[in-house]
Amino acid sequence: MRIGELSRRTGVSQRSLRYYEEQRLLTPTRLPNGYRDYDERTVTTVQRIQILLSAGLGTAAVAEILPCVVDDTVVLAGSCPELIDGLAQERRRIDAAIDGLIAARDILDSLVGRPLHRQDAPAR
Amino acid sequence: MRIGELSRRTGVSQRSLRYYEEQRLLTPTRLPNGYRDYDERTVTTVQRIQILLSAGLGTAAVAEILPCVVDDTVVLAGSCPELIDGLAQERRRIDAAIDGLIAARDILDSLVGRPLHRQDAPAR
DNA sequence: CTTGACCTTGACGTCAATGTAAGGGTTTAG
DNA sequence: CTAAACCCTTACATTGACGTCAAGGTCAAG
Repeated sequence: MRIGELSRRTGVSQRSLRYYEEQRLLTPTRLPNGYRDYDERTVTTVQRIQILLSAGLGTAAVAEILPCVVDDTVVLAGSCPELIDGLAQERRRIDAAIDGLIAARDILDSLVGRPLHRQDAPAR
Repeated sequence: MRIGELSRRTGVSQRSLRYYEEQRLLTPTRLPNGYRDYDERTVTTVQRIQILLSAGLGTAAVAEILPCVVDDTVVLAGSCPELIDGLAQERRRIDAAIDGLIAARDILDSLVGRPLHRQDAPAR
């Protein structure tokens, strides 16, 4: 599929899709006329990219992670070597971010007089 | 206290503290020589600012919220008028952000072969 | 009186993911 | 032939919360 369709089906702008390619997150083939040609699986990949980026990972980190994710939800743990502690680090960042968000939400809730729901700890 | 001490005690750079003032988040008095003079409570305020900013709120939103937060964890619900639905909106943003972070964390976990802990829903 | 730590304002730089615009090919349909 | 809808690359603009540097006052200690 070409970039327009991929953009429509993922809700991601063409600009971003080209940017992802520049950052080596996507590597579409080219049609004879130079147009980018994406395969079906790219739709899923793009969604994953969005999730990871919105989680605060940089494109570099995502670029390292993506090749380890095969097919749908398949795990490919051991195959990627010392990448793993990088992942653990990102995981800690995310947990910290979640804690921060919960703290902020609590502040907002206290302003509205909502009771502070204290049952969802960081969940490690 | 002057800006240097506040910076040390909060871990926030002097640059940021001045920026907060420019954005009307802080309004220190001035000493005769022009130096900024912060009172003790500002330490707590700055910490709250950090939490709210890191939660993705803009300085404008924080500026609206701060005057409603008195003392330690005091609630001042009704006094701030139509601000409340703005807060609800921010709250939804935060919930969505948390969900996104959890999704990202799940991806990371699946890479390490960790089981997906599915017990902490958005928690509304 | 001078050094050094502290403070001031002002202004430009940064970073990351995108927007946007310019200038130009290609292909389909009328 | 031509309009319309695609696609291409290049490159500059944007946003927000800062970093950083410049040029300069203030003040306590030696």
